[in-house]
This record gives sequence, structure tokens and C-alpha cells, in this order.
Amino acid sequence: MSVSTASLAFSGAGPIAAATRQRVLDAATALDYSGPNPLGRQLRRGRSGIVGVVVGDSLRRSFRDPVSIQVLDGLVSTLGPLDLGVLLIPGSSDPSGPAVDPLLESAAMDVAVIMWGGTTDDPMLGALRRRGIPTVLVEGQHQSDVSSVGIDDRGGMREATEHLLALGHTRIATVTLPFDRARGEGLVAPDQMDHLNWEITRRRLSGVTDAGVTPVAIWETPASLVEHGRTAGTALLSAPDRPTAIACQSDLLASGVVLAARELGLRVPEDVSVSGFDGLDLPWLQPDVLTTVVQPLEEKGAAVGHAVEDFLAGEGPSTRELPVELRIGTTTGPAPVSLG
Amino acid sequence: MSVSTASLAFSGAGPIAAATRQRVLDAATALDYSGPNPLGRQLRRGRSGIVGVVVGDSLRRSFRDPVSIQVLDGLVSTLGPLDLGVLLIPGSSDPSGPAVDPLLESAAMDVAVIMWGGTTDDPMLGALRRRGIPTVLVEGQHQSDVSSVGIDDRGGMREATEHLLALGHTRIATVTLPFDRARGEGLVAPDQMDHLNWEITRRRLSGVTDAGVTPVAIWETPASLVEHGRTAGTALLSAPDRPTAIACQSDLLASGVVLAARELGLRVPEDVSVSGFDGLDLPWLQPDVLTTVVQPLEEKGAAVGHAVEDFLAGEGPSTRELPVELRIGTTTGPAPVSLG
DNA sequence: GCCGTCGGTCGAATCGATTTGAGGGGTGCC
DNA sequence: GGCACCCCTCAAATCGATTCGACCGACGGC
Repeated sequence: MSVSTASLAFSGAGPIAAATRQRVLDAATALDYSGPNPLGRQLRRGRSGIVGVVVGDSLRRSFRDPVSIQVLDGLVSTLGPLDLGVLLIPGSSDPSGPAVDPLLESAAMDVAVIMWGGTTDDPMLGALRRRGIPTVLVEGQHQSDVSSVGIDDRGGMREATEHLLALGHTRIATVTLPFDRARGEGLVAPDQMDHLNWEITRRRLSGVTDAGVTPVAIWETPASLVEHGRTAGTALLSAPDRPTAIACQSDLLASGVVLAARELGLRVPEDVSVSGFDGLDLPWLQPDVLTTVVQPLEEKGAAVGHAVEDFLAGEGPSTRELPVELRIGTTTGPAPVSLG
Repeated sequence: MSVSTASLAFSGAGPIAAATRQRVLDAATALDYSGPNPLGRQLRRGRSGIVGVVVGDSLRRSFRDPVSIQVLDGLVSTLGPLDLGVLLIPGSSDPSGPAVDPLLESAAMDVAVIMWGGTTDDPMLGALRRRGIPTVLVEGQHQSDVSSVGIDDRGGMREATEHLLALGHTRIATVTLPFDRARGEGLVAPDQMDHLNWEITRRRLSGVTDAGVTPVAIWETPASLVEHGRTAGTALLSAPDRPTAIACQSDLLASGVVLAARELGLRVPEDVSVSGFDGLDLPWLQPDVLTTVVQPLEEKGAAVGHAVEDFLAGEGPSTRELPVELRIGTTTGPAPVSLG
């Protein structure tokens, strides 16, 4: 009985007599050998079957975001049938620690995915380049040696803004995702706009100006969470010249704004219109249904999966952009008649 | 220049002259060699540095549950410094597919974690046993060859129920987590109690009876989600002899019940008291603060991490049970005076 | 009856790093 | 000046599976 025959028996690849095969399997159970060791196989194949996924800054924050989750879900569903596993890699959560998680430096992986592709000089990207690991960037700045998956953020936001314009709104504020890794919170002065380092935030903001609107206020939030939306909404709607419409860069932020408006005794959409971005199910916002730009989250995950597949098939970097669609709900309506 | 010297240079383990080391490093950059291949190292060490984590049934469902997320977060935080990575393994989502994810059968991992340890005959546990992979079971039935991490579910639920009793409630209903993998939804008849196969559900239910209460109704939900809680609440509170208190097995279920009560025009806690389990932050439930049994979620994740650490240190299976604490909020109050 | 072919099995090389024990060269001490 | 010791380097074995090419026996065709 030779090792090669045993290997044949387990893999079922080469020609092997049924009797021999059975003999091998019997011997295996006798010696309680539980099948080939994945490590040996991986070394030989030169493939680990693992896709490293950098989900976001801290896992906790990322996982509280249904957007990340749904994309991840689509990704895992696509990768599963390909016999690929997903290795979770925390992004750099605290600035004091190392800029790059050690896993990114040393873990075995065939392809890496960065869920929220930040800036060009991202140290994570540098580490992956050095290791020669093909990388897929989601919602990041396009780069020649990296695959990109994204949506039409800019067009979607433009559409939402045009919808508000069509309703007669003129005082439009906007609540944004973080500008950079510093993740500030509050009004952004015009001279701070050069801190805008995060590609997704930049694109969605561009959509607003594309529609010909100069926001009366730009509020940066540190993360896409309901509570930050609430803070933003409270601040913006308590101001003397409050906006009649607020275009938010995410649904969670938008729902926070809606809650803040309700708390202030403002009616939505009679007193203030609110739009979001993502197209999440928000059952607890009832009876309101958010007006929002719907993006195909699971398809986005699947697109990432296909980008990974392409790499493993030996192809070069690819680019995928998915369409979005404006869904009009009950949180946007005609601008209130001016009392002034 | 020999391979062994190069190895020494990179690992820094053995004695090596600084000059030689530098020479090796220079040569490495010249040949753009990016450091040792993890696969070779893993094979040699016999360790992959990977912990497989079965998060729940479908990833999407699991990830919508803040409880899973926080435990996972605690786990990753503990595993990171140990240079261990987390491999996500989907549980068996659809019954038509294979009972066990292929990753569980063949992926390289040093230890496995099953987040919601189901039943004794769990096929996942069987597969891991066959492969000889040490396993940590969270909230599962204790088994001699497996490490367990859990909390005092039973005591916590008992405490919550006693709190309701002390407030004068006598008509107490309970909303539970799934009974088994079938994940039914609706009232559970007494003769269906033998389907109760899920350890965590069983334990929390036992806590209620421990307090000496026989629930006027037991409602099973298919998952710990707000919408299922809402459905349960709507059904239970529309019934003719509606309960005056509802003890829920999770906070998300409890918030759904609170929302349902509000929709039905019932005041919480004047008309109906609601208690939860988990101790989540639920800012959008404002102004209410849920009365609940607080469990240390991140510590639970850390405890899982330590269980993993123990295994890797060569120790045998261990058991960890964490304490819980009743936190009284605004959703429970004195039983309404009977009108009847 | 002989040769060609095919199905099945085996040996050996290979993937890449680690690690032990041996050996070589230099230095310090007597 | 010689010997002993120390520091460094290196050759070789090992982890476990895969796979190519070789080999062997049997069968079929001519």
C-alpha cells in the first residue's frame, strides 16, 4: 500500500480499482485517519482556499451596519460553492496600535477584500501589494492593480437630490459619512473640505452638487449609525434657519434624522423631508417608509465574489459597477410654504 | 547563503549576526521575496493559526443579531493578540443542502467554535469529532469532550420572572427563541414541548418555571428579531384574556413586543409589562428602557477566546459560566388592577 | 504466439519553511 | 604558541499531500 494510492483513493482523481479504494478506506478507519490534512494539500496546491476580508474599522462597528452585513452575506454565498472560506480581518481600529492587522501581514490567503476601500495611501493596500496578494476594493478609489466593485453612488445621490428639488425644496442640508479616518462629528466648514479623504463620502457628496445644489449645511458623522443621525438631525433641525430637506448618505443616518425630527415635534414630510441611501428594511421606522436610493447589496457581495473568482482563474484586475434606483417613500414631500 | 540562514534571518529565532541578517533582507528585496510563505510554516508547525467559527444558521440572520456580533467582537479581540484568525463558517441554512458546510469538513483550523450550540446529535459536532478538532460550544449542552461557555440563563430568567411576580403579575406569557432547527412560529401547545431541542431556549424557559410560574401562553419565534417579537406581541395582546406581563427570551423580541403594544394602543408598563434578555442598547426604543437580564456579551466572547487558548496550550476541555444581572427599566411596572 | 495497449499501482520529486546537530572560523586565555 | 570555547552558518531531515512518469500484468487483435 503506497501513499500515492491512498491519495488517489481519497481524492478520487486518478484511476483506481474499487476494491483497492475500499481497502484504503478501511485501513484509514482502522488507523483512525480522518482524511487528508488540509495543510499539506494547501502547500502542494499553492492555494489556501481562503479569502481575507477586511470588514471595516472595528468589527463591532462594522457589524452593526446592515449594509456591511448584507454585502458580506452575498459574498459568503458566492464563495461557499467555490470552496472558499472567509477569514475575518479587523481593520485598524485604534490609531495607537499598528496601522495594519498582523493577519494582513502574515495570514495565508489567496485573495483579499477590503470592504470600505479608503484612500490611496491606505497602509493595508501597501501591505497586500508587498505580499503580492490580489485585492478587491469595495467602494474604493479605482486603482490599476486592484479590482474594484462599486455602485453608482454619485448618480444615485444626484437622483435623490433632484427629487427633492422637484418637490420645491431650496434649503437642503446633507448628512454625510466620515470624511477621513479621524471620523469627526459636526458641521463641516468650507475650508475643511480638503479633509474629504473617503471615496464613498466624496462621491455621494458630489452627487448633491451634480444636481446643482449647494447644501445649506454639511454635517459629518463618525459612522453610519442611527444615533449619529439623531445627533445630526437634532442639531440641524434646531437651528434658526432650519433646512426643509435633509439628504443623508445612509439609511441609518436618515432614520436617526427622522427620529430626531419626531422628537422635536416636526412632522415628516410636512415640515421636513428626509432621504436616505442604501435601501434597507427599517420596520421599526413605521409608519414611515424612507425615501432612499436602493443599492443591490447582496448582488454587490456576489460581484465581489466574482471578482475574487476572476483572480483565482488567473485573470487580471476587473471593475464592476452596479446600478442603483431611487425609491420614493413617505419621508419626502413638497416643501412647506414659506411663512416668511 | 543557505535556506536555513535565511529562515533564521526572518524568524529572528536563532543566533544570527546582524550583518548576515541584513544581507539576507537585502537579497530578499532584490528578488522581491515578501517573507516566508505562511503555508510552509503552517505545515511545519502543524498549526494553521485559524479558528473556525460557526456563527449561526445563515450568516445574514446571525449578523442581524447584535448578540452574536458582540460575542464575535469579544472573541476576535481576544484572538487577535494571539495571532489567530477567525474563519467564518456558515451553519446549515437550508435543510435541502448538506447538513454540514464543506468548510467544516475540510478547512484547516486548529479549533472550532459553535456559537449557538444546538442539540447533542448536531451533525456539525460529529464532523468535528471525526476530524479530531477541539471544539468550543457556546450556549450549548455540556459534553465531556467539548469546552463550554455559557451564562446563567436559567437563574437570570428566574430573577426576571420573580421581578414580575413581585409586581403582582399573575397572567404572564413568554416569548421564546426557536425550539429546534425547524424554527416554528406561534403558540406552543403543551404536547409540543418535546420538540424543545434547543438548549438555550430550554434553559431560559426553565427559569420561568423555576420561579413558580406557569405561563398562560408560550409563543415560539423563528429567530431573535424585532419583527418576530412584534408578531408575537400583536397576537398575544390581541387575545381576549391578554397577559399583563410578557417575559421574552431576548431583547430584540421584547422590543418587538413593546412596539406591538404601542401600536395596539396599550401603555407600557401601565397596561402590560415587558421584560427582555441580553442587555442590549436599544436607543430607538426611547423613551422606554427595557427591563432585562444583562449578560456580559463581550466577556462571553473573551471567555470563548480563553477556551480556545486553553486548547492550543494543550489543555483539555474546560467549562466557563458567566454571571448575569437583572436590570430594571421602565417597561415593567405594577400589574394593572383587575377590572373584572 | 507475439506484440501493442490499457488499466491500475507505485516511487520519487515537489511545494516552502523550520530545526537540529555538526562543523568551521575566530578569539581569548594560559 | 597552542588549546579550548563560543558564535555563527549550513546541510539535511521533516511536516503531509499531490502528481508525473515508470512499471507491470492482462487482454485483445492479427
